Amino acid sequence: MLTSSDIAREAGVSQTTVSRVLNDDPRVTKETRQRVIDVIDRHGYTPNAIARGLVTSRTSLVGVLISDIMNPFYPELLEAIGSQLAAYGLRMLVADTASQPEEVHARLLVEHRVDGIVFTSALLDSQTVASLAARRFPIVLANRYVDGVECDTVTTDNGGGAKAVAEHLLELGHERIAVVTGNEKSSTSRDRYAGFVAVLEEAGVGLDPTLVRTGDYDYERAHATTVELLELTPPPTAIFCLNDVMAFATLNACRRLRVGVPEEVSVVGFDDIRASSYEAYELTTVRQPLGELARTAVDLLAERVAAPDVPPRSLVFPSRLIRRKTTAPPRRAIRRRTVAQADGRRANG
Amino acid sequence: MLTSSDIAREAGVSQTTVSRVLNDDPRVTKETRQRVIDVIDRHGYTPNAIARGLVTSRTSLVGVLISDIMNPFYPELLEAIGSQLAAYGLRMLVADTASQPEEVHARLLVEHRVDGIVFTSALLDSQTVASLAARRFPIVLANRYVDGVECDTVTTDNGGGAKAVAEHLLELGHERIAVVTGNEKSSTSRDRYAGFVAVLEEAGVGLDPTLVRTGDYDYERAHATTVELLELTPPPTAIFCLNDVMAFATLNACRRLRVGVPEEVSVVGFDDIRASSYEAYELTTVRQPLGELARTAVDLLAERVAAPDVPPRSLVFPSRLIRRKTTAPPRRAIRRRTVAQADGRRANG
DNA sequence: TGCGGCGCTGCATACGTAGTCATGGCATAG
DNA sequence: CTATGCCATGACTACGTATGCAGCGCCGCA
Repeated sequence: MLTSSDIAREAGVSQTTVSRVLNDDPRVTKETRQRVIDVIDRHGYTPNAIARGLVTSRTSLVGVLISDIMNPFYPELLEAIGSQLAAYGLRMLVADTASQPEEVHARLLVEHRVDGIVFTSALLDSQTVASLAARRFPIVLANRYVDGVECDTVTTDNGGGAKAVAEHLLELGHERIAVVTGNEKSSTSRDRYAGFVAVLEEAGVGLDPTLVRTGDYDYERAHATTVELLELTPPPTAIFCLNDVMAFATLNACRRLRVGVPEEVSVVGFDDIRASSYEAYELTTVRQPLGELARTAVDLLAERVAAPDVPPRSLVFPSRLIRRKTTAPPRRAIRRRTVAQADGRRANG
Repeated sequence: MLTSSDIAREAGVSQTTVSRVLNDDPRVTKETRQRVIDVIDRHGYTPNAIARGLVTSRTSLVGVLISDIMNPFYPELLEAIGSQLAAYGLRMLVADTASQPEEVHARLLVEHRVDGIVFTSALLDSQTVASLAARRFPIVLANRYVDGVECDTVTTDNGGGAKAVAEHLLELGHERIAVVTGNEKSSTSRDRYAGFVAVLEEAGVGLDPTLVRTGDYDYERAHATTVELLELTPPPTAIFCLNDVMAFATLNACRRLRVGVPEEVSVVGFDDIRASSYEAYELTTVRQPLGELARTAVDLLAERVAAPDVPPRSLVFPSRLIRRKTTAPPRRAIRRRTVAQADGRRANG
C-alpha cells in the first residue's frame, strides 16, 4: 500500500505537505496542492486512518451496541443513528450482543479506540455501562437507561405511552387485560409496565397476576404465551404487548387460533415500527420519535467527545398513542361496562 | 489512557514482555505473566488496537456493505455474517449504502484498513467492486455478483429458485402471471426474472409485458404496483414478487382491496425471510440457505486475507421452493386449465 | 571446569501520519 | 539598504505496539 511519503517523493514535496493537502490546510499554494492531488489521483492513494488515529487519538468510529438485530425496531434505530453519525463524519461499528456478551463487545470497541459508544439495549444492571461511565469513557444511552449511572441518556416517555394505552383500553371498557412484558431487566419494559399498572390501579381495575407474562421482547416466546393466554377461561379481552414484535406474535397467534381481533380480543403494541401500519396488522400502538431520539443521542455523544466535562444530560421525548384497528370495546362490553362503571369505578373514583 | 509501557514500568518488566503476555507468547515465565496480568487487571488497561494495527497491518475489522437495512433480509444476513466473523475474531463495520454512495463507504472502509469487505448488495455494474478487485483488495460478494469481475462470490441459485416458482404456478394452472421485479441492476433480480421467464416460455405460456413491473425491491413501490395490477381487467391470477418484502406489500395491497389470496390471486415471494412463515402471510416463497451463504462468504474472505493469490472462487447454493398458503389454482381453473392443457401446452410440449 | 545451547528478557526500531519547530524566500516598512 | 514579519515548506519527532536481535543466566555434557 502506498503511503503519504511515496506521494510526497513523487510530487517532489515533503510528507508534511501531503498531509497538509489531505487535511485542507490553507497554507499550501494552489499549485503545490494541485500537484499533490494529481499524484494522489494517479496512484489511487488512500490515507491510512489507522496511522492517523494513532497520532490524533481520534478514529471517527462510534460503536453501536444492539441486543437483537432481528427485531425490526433496531434496524430502524440503526438507520437513524447511522445517518446522523454520517453528518458528523463518523462511522458505525455495529455489535449485536446476541452473539457475545455486551462486555466482550464493549471491550473490543474500546480496544479499537472508538470515539464513543451508543448503547441501545443496555440492561438496568449493566456493569459495562457503569464501568465505562465511571471511567468517563464517552457513552450515550439511547432508548434504555441504566439504574444508578449518570451519563447522557435519551429515551422515550415509556411510562406516558403505556399510560395512554391503559386509558385507551379502559375507555373501551376492558377490565380483563393481559400484559406480555419485555426483558425484565430493561428500563423500557419496567417503565411501560409501571405506567400501565399505575393507571389501572388508579381506575380501580386490578391486573390479574396470571395474566401478566414475560415475553422477553421475543417473537416466539410471545407467540407461545399468547396461545396460553387465549386458552384461559375466561380469556383476557385485551392483550398489551410491550413491543410491536410481540404484538405481531400475538396477532398471529390469534389468527392461528381463529380468535377475532379486535372483536374477541384487543391487541396493543409499543414502538410503532414500520410493519405495524401494514394492512396485515394495523396495530394500535405507541409511537416513539425514533428519528429524534437517534439524532439527539448522536448529538449528545458528539458534544461529549468534544467536551468530556459537561455534566450528563437526560432527555425524554414524548410518545404518542396511534389508534389503528386492533382495539375495540370488548364483547358484550355495553352491558358489562355499564355495570362496571356503576359499581367498581365509581366506588373507586 | 494507559499504555503497555505504563504497565511494564509498574510490573517491573519491559514493554516487550507486556506485549508478549498480551499475545500469549509462550516464552514468558508463568510468574512474570501473572505479575503482568495482575497489574493489567488492577488498572483496567486496554491494549490499543490502533497502534497494533499500525504495526501488524491487520485491524481485525471487516466492512460489510448493505443496501437497505430496513429490508429484514439484510438483518438476517448480517446476523449470520457477524456471528461467523466472530468465529474468526473479526468484527463488522456496517455501512448502509442508502445513506451515501457505495463508493464513499468503500473508500472510508479502505482508509480504515479493514482486512476485507463483504458486499451484499453490489449492483451488476459496480465500479467500486471492479476497482477493488482490480487492486486485489480482499473482497467477497455475498448474495449478488457483478458482471465481468473475477472475485470470490457466494450466491444462491436464483435462477433455479425462480424456475421452481414458475413450475409451481404452471402446475396450478396459472397463465396470466404478473412479475414485480427488484432492482434491475442487481444480479438477483436479473437471474430470478430470467429463470422464471425461461420456464414459462418453454411451456408456451407468454408473459404479458404489461404485467411485468419493477418494484425495485421496495415495499412502498411494490404496494403501489400491486394496486395497479389488481385494477387491470382482467387482473393477473398470480403475482410473483422477486423478494419477500415486496410480496408482503402485495399481500397487504390485496387485503386493502379485499382481493382474496389465494382464491382470487396467488402470490409468491423470494428469500423466505422469517416473517414469511408468520400466520399473517404464510407466503409461498423460495428459501435461501442464508446461514450457509454467510458462513461461506466469511470463510472465503478469511482465506483470501490469508492467501491473496489463490484464484477467485464462485459458489452457488441451491434454493428451495417453500409452499405455504398464498398459492392455489386460479379461479375457474378447472375448465380453463383443461382447455389450456389440451391446446397450448400439448402443442408446445 | 569450560563451553555450547537454551530459555527468558530487554533494547532498539518500524509502522504512517500529524503537528512542532525551524528555515528560507520574499515583501514591506523604516 | 536593512530589519521585521509573514508565508510556504521541510526536517524531526511522537503516537503505542510488535518484532528482530542481542544479552544474560543457567543447565548439561564433555
